[in-house]
Amino acid sequence: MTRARGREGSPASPRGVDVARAAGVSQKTVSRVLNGERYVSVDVRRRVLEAADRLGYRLNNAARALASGRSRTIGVVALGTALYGPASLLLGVERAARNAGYALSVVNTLEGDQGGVAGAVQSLLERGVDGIVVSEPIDEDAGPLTSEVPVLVLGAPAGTRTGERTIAAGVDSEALARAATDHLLDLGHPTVHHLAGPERWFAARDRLAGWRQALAARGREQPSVTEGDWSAASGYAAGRRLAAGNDLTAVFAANDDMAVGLISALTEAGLRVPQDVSVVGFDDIPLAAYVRPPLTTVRQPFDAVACEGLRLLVHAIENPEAELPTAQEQPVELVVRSSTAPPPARADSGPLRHTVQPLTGEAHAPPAA
Amino acid sequence: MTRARGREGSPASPRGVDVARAAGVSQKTVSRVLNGERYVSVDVRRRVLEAADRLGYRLNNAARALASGRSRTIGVVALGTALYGPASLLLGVERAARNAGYALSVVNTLEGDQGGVAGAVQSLLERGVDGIVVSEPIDEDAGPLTSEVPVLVLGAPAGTRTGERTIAAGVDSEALARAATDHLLDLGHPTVHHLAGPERWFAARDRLAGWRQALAARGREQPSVTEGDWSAASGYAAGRRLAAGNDLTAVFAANDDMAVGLISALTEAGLRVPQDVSVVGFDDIPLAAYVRPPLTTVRQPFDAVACEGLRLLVHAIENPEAELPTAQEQPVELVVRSSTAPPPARADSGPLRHTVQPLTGEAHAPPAA
DNA sequence: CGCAGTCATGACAGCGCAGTCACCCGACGA
DNA sequence: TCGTCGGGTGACTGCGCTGTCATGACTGCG
Repeated sequence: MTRARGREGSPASPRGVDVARAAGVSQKTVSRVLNGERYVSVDVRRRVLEAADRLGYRLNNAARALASGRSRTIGVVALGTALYGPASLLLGVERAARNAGYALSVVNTLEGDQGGVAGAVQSLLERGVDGIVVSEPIDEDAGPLTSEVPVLVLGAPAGTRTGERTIAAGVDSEALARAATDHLLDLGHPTVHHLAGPERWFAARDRLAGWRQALAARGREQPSVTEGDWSAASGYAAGRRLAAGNDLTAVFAANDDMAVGLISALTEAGLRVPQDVSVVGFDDIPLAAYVRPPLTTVRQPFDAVACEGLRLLVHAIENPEAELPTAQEQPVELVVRSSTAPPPARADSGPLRHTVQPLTGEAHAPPAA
Repeated sequence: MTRARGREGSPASPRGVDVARAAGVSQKTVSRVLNGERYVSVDVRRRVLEAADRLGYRLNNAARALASGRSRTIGVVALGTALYGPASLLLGVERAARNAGYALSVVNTLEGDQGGVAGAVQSLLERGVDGIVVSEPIDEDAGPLTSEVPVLVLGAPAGTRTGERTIAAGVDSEALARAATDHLLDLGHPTVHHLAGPERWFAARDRLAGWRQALAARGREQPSVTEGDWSAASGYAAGRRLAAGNDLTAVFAANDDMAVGLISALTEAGLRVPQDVSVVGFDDIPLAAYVRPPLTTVRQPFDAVACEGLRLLVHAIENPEAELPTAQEQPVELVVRSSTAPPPARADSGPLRHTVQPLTGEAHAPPAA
């Protein structure tokens, strides 16, 4: 193989030795400077940097990875979805990785894909990644997530996972779901319906469990669960079904998109939100404050989860022998807007009787922009 | 450097030579088989694949990239945003890249970042990417996008860009904006206000231009433009300002999020949508059909744009000497839902007088799930 | 003054693959 | 019969970097 990259005529890009020659040092010293190693005199360092700059030198990462056995790249297995939650997590991961000096290699696994997560992990390992992030895992991922590099699972119940080099980070979704349900019960609703996410998702199961716990804690009836697919369309479909029942006063939806679809269907069916039916969402998407009525929801600290998780992953990468740390759970927040209110007065319901709450929250604050 | 990756005890992962020995061939032949080269007998091919499988062999991409000068990786420069449009584009790019056998390396440039796009491109080149995708470029990116690898610019006006190895792909945003504006004019609105995106974005400028063209074509007055930042919050703020005016009957918002915020503010100000004011959005986000009222908007074929663009990029990568192809523009669609209607009857407006349109579109179709 | 310890640098090897070229073999035409 | 040609294979080399080790120069201390 001759050294003739670039198109004919244009000189090949300079290598470490070229810089070394230009600076009057050895190639190894160039390497030292570029890696910020100790024991390089300030003078030499200056000359090397100057020469590198002058020649337009760019480090060759393939060579570096081959020689060092580390690629300074983190692989991400994401679901192929533009949903706000996963997208935000990905964003946070990228930022945290870049700050830590790692590049990101992303593979999406459309649900029901060929190899699924295992295949994606394989291809990342082939790519030589130093660590792997699995975002919002679903069921089949749980299996043999064997990997010679550390794995960070985002959005799984913290501390649950198998796999010897696995770290989990996420929020306590169960507690959040309990908080959302309790909010509705506190308002006086006799019980709360649940519009769940797909059962294969850990996130969906956690929220379901939290909802059950909250109802069980007060000895309330647990209405049958409707399952959606996170989309507003599925929320709309569920809303049509729920509106047909006659005991509906409160619904906890497993994410905001479904909540919006749900409200759309309820409104169409002549039910007013929140006067007739209260709805709580989950995620606090940016639109939540601006739909009508502004959505009461649970805010997830996606960015904090991603940062914290990645910090741990990088630690595990750079200290292979150390104990695997455990993620601390991130604080969360119930954002009360206007889609929840006490139930309508009825013979069998509580004594509370309110008019509709005025709008509150961001919808009224002057936007930052 | 001794060959002792993996943790002590565990054997190092097998290399090409190990497979070669196991199959009784040379390392070069293993390489041939794995690269699908010609001139390998079926018997040898079978033996090699079998041995590779048995040993759990995994190709080392760093070595491959170093030896071949190609990394089979495409770098993506994205904006650090969870907005639906950019996120969808990224999704499409990933899928197309994977189908073409390329991995993806993603770098986000938060707006107003240190090096901005140029810095991101540098770090990707360092990474040895074979091609670069710049998604939804903003102003400063336009400059010296010099790169020794081909560059695909997504969301820029097709065919506009400088840079000798640059390909552009996208939709004809101006035409779309014209269509949206014409829709409102056709309904009888005397003129249409525009809620624009940040001026630094090409996408925002195109939409603004299309809006101007549509008004100019009919000799209509061009109301002053309000600029938002794509967020619902900024749309809400704009809505408060617009509601204070008294000639408002129609608004074209540069994206759906802003449209939702806008509607929220108008509603709060006592203006009904669409009876008093019509609103058109842009993007057709999944929620558009489920907000109240369902949003009339312009659907962007993000996936098609990403696929087509990536196809061209891969072509340019694999045929370095060939002419740079031009992207064909993708078909688009105006989705009429319920946020638009003829203007309210007034002395100075047209003869049309409708009641609110019934809901139409997806909001009524049974969801697929 | 001599020796250990630290700082600063270079020589050299080798990471695991793909490129190049040489080679062998059988088929086929002269 | 021999030369030629293309299929099929292997030996060797080098991609550009980092790890290891060797080597000086200089410092401080007994």
